[in-house]
Amino acid sequence: MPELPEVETVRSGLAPALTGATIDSIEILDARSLKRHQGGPIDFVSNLTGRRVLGVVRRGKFLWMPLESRPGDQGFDSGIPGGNARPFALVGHLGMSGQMLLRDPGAPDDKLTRVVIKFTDAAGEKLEFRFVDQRIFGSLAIDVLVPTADGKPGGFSAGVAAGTWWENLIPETASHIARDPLDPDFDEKRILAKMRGKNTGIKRALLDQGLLSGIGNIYADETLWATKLHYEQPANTIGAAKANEILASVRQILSRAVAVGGTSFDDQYKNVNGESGYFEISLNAYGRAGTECSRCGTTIVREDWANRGSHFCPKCQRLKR
DNA sequence: ATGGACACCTGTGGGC
DNA sequence: TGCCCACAGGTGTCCA
Repeated sequence: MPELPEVETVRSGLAPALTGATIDSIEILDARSLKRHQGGPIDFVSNLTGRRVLGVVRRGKFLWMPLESRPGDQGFDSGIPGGNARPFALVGHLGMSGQMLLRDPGAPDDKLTRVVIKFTDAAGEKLEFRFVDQRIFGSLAIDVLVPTADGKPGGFSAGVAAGTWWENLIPETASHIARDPLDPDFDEKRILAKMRGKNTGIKRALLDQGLLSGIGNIYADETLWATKLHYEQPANTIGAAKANEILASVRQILSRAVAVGGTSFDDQYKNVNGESGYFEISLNAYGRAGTECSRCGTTIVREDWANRGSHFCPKCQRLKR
């Protein structure tokens, strides 16, 4: 579910509370939420307990918290021979329905909580991090940090990472994820050229997290509506000017959505305080099947596409050539 | 390289 | 009220 704006809303909520916080204890209520952790639940708990979080970083829809090393680290069960001499991070992905809530100790239970991590923050206050996930497509895992391919920062952390040893590192399991369009090191020319060389539909290209990250079904449909493109328009028929327009549009839509805390159309997306975002009122295509296109009045359509749905205006967004 | 199908899951809302 | 089906912000892998 959550795409870049929702994940960034979560990141910016977690960062001030968890930077410098120490993990006191962990409760695993459903081990399926740790399926991407290689060592299993016991390894997860023993390697995190007592550990201090150094920051909260995001690239695309992936979040991670670099962790302080400590003397005698034996490493988690990462398969690295001779134990782990490399730094690591707690990596989270929200999947389709994940939430990361921050609660006061003893706050009423949140339904569908899968993992609880109890912290003492940098000011000495106790707080609970609750990983809530209806569908369990999201996950928490410990992963090693590796250098980024371009030697530039691993992801966005509001400048917190600048000058740290972990600034230019990224979790190995997220290292195939491309930079997102809001990343200052996003290589605009290269990515647009690559996109325009693809022999595939433009929507598939926009959703390709290895090409550019952070865009999911909502923001892909919104971008295509804004740029009047049909979702199956071949990427390699799109001219340079149009490609620039797509990128400008993506950036505008994503940053507007970030500014209002993301899109919440049901209970599946909340910020760290359990509050909804307000971008739904700005949607023009996604979830609007059966209503009038706000540009031309034609009825918005939803079509089955790639095991999900595509929402578009059949008049404004015609397949060309 | 591309895309389709499928696996991983639970919950909700609409239609009858 | 209940039952069944459609549908849901994602990712990864396997196979043509």
